[in-house]
Amino acid sequence: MASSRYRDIAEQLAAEIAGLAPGTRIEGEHEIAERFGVGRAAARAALQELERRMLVRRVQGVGTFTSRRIDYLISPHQPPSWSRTVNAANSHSRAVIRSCEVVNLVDEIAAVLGRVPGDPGHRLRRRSFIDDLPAAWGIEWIPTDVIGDLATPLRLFDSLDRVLRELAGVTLRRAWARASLETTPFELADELGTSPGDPVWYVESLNEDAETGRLLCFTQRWLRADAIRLIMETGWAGTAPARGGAGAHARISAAVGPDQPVRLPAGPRP
Amino acid sequence: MASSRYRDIAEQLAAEIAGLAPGTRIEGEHEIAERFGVGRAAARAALQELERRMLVRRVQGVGTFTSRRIDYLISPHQPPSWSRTVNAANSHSRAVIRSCEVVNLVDEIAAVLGRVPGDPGHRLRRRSFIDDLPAAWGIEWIPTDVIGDLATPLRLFDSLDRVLRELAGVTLRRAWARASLETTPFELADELGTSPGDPVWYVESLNEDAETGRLLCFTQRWLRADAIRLIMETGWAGTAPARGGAGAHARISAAVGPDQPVRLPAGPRP
DNA sequence: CAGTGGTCTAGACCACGGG
DNA sequence: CCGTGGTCTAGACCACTGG
Repeated sequence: MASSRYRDIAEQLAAEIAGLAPGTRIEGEHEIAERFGVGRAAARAALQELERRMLVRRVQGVGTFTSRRIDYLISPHQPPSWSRTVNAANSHSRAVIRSCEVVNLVDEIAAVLGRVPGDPGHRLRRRSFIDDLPAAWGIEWIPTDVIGDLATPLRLFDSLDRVLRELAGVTLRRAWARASLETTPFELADELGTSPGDPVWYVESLNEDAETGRLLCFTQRWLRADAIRLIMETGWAGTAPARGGAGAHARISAAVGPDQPVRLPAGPRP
Repeated sequence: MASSRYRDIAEQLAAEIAGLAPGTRIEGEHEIAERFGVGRAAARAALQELERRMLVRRVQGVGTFTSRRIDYLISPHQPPSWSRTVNAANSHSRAVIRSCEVVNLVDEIAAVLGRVPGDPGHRLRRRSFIDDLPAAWGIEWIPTDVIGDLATPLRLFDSLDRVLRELAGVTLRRAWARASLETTPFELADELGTSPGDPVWYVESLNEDAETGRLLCFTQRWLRADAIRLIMETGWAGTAPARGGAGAHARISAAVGPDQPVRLPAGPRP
């Protein structure tokens, strides 16, 4: 069954909200139930469908609002910066420091950073917002030999990228990164404003100085999948991915639709 | 509110099915409603929660079954092969050819493959299965100068990787890849067995010969997010990601839990 | 055909957030 | 306080799959 009342409603609502600015308030469950002449359960199902498609965000006691994802490109050719990524999408970025202290790096972290276990390093935990909505939470590890005092300058600039560039005289570049889609860990549900089990990105990233290759910073970060459209690229310098981003994607995807899949005589049954 | 009846039920069911083999049938909505003494709506909500967490797969008219995701690593250091990935997870891989024909490469595809627009190439469309469940659908473009006849050998070996290696004498290596999480396009819902709007991976990948660097194959592929745990790595040869995969991830993640987030005096309000 | 999940109603009470 | 979304019941009918 491809059609049902709540799907039809979701479809119509999706079309209606397509042109609205992100964050616009839309009708609630009761209003939709009345407007379309259905019970509240069906209206609710329609809105949940939109939430599942990451087109709206619903907050208990407040309402339902249009939403969109911000493109976040992780690529060897792209310097890492949360604030620049968010600002490039014409949204407002903000980071809140949850803790910032100097610790002795445990074995795994020290090894990744090419330091000796027990070496001192900053452990910075931050929550990041897009237009005042929680979108990310992460830990950053920066050996103290990169920068001595981190907490003070971070009160002035949200951007770690900027602090390191201006005060430590280094330029961040990704050495490597690894990303996967997970479900919200129980301990992070509050920080991210999600329910345990909601989809989130988990990203590990090691950054080095673009000029010297010195290892500077190791990051573990969780990103709300409904807030971030993560795009990840691998590739060597000589063979960068075709440019054009979503545009190229859309054009190429168009090649899918036209003709029907064909069963070859010798093919096994689907 | 962190607790509710259906969440508790979902939690208990999650614990119960944790040890079961993938594909095991579990109780239906009616049975769960009876067992826990709740209405069918609550029982249904619990099962939907498990489905959202990608722990079960539900099929109308058939039942509810335990499920798991297969790790699929895309990395410059990892040769691309669907069948080897699936087999490595002790699952059975199968591919069904939906169409295979020689076409004139359109501009975008020809450009990506470093060929002249209009050059002949195979357009191969396949549906891939994991343990006989649809998991992926994709288009592969292979210039005819790489291999003349593709349809015939593919009837013998499901694996394009293997066909090219044994008949064209080339070894596939990723030149670049790009992945993002999308919602199922309407046209692919049937092929993937998902509903439009369900989360799927979209992966573009260009493959070259590992020895000569000659461009061999361009792939566009959609993968069910509930079937594939895609892990993507960037990185140069000199600085490969820390090894250990999920193990390292788990150990490092453990560093999150212990102590509570701390509000710094000067930090802005969350 | 029986049993599964999918949809839907008409109610009800509750938790939450903002005025 | 009111309105929001969150949970839940007790029913009903339907669509789909398999034997």
